[in-house]
Amino acid sequence: MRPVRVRFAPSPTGGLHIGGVRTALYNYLLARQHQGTMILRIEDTDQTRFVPGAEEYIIESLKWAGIKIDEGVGVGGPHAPYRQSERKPIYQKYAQQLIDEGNAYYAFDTPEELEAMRERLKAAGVDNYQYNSVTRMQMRNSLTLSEGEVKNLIASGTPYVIRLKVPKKEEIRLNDIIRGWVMVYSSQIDDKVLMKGDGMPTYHLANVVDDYLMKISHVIRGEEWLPSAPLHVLLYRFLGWEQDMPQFVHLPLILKPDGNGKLSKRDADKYGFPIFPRTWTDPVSGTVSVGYKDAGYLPEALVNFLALLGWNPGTTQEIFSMEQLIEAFSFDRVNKAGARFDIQKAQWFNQQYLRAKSDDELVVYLQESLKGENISCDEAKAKKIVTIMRDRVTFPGEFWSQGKFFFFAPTTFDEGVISKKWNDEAVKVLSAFKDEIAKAATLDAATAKAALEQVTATLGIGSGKIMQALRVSLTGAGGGPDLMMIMEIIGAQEVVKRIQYALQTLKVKVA
RNA sequence: GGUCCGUUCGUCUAGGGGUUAGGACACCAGAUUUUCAUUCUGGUAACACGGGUUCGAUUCCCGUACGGACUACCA
Repeated sequence: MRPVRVRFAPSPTGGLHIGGVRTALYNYLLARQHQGTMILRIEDTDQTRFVPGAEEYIIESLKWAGIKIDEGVGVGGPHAPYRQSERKPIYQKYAQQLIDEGNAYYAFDTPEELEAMRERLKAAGVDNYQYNSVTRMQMRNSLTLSEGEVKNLIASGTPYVIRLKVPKKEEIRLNDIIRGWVMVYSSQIDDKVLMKGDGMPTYHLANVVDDYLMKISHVIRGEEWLPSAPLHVLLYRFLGWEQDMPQFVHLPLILKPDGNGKLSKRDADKYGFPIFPRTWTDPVSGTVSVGYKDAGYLPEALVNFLALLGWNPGTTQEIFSMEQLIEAFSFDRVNKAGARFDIQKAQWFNQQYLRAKSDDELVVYLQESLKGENISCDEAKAKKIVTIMRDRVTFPGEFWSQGKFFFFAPTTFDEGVISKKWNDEAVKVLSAFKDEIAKAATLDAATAKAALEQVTATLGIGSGKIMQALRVSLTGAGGGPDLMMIMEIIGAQEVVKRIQYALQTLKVKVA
């Protein structure tokens, strides 16, 4: 078997779509599994869609996801340059070869003429209004014009494109690793533009030429490319490269949560989840799209989730490290049908990965959040907070967002809890408890518990009846981590202060 | 419209000529917990439809329906 060389070939038109990340991931998994090479090629042949910063963004995003590039833009390699805009002469050469061998031709039709042709065919009730073996004879191209005319047109600077001369009737087959044999009649393929008016190649030509030159063994890309794959096969054939043609792998699409169509940025916005790995700021509109990283997703979790979207190991294992994915991955177990995007599952993975971290690692997350709020917190306290919070969070930022009460006394109290649990008994216990705590020199969970037990016993009130009132007075909420530990963390003084405040503030309501 | 691709619980999926059609997420219930969460236990829930082939089809074949992709001098 030839060496595995795969490429991820995005175009720098904006943020890297999550579907692109999965495509890159599958490429990477195959490469690593076979000690192959992962190549990053930038397909920037459309100058009108070029977005500044997109290339750097893509590189950074892949890096964050743990997808390492062995060769290509940003790292270099034996087949440089890896940016298609810098390979123009190469494509021109092969386009010329195709023309010389009669497999391509010049076309001078203006956009208006092309539009008119389509309208004409549509009006005539023709099913496929294409530039093909039939219609090309009615257009202005080097097949219908004399050699002299063509030369004159080119010499006089008339804009032209180079089109592939697709054979009239031929069966084109390709063996896709996921889908098996796919067959299409050449009559269904139109004479695709290979070289555009600006001298740049289109995707079709550039892609085939580069894949051949870069000795790509597997073309792994989204299913949206399947319809044009036969065209690419034709190109390999015409260029004389059919023996070296890469294997095709067309991945199922990632669908919108409702299943109607492929996932787009629009849907992500609509459902409120990120679409890009990292936060992306559109340089033109200035629109900021928060990415997975900043939304609190761990790269390992996102990768794991993405890997399972369309692929399964055939076992019940769900959690996979990158190493394990490399080991277990196989296109045999990639589904044919598209997979709907389910952010809830992504969250579950994130929770799993977050929990697998040590307390010390989690402390770092908490400290980061606190730093952003300009709050300082000693390590011992941070560690205690993290320890009692760790089983309740899905995102690192939640240590702070759900634990603000560790740093600030509540100013409002949960209405539901107040109306149900704030009563005379609670007030009695809380004031006695507060006095008891005020006497204590130091407060830890055990002494807090002992004090509470003593107070409730003395007053003859079941502790269960007042726990929530105590909690709400300390944190403002009806739920949360272990109360005794909370008291230990915030300290005796703070406990007293907070209970006092609650008793005062809530007095009115009871009365 | 045309071409191509697809279709198992709500979602991701396993399976495969005879199974109680399995797992995970989500959801619901019970247990534990001072609360919420966690954890544990249990539960609801699927083979798109119609014809074949067959003793038997969810599984194989053919249609139909539905869904998707593509149909640019975009990738």
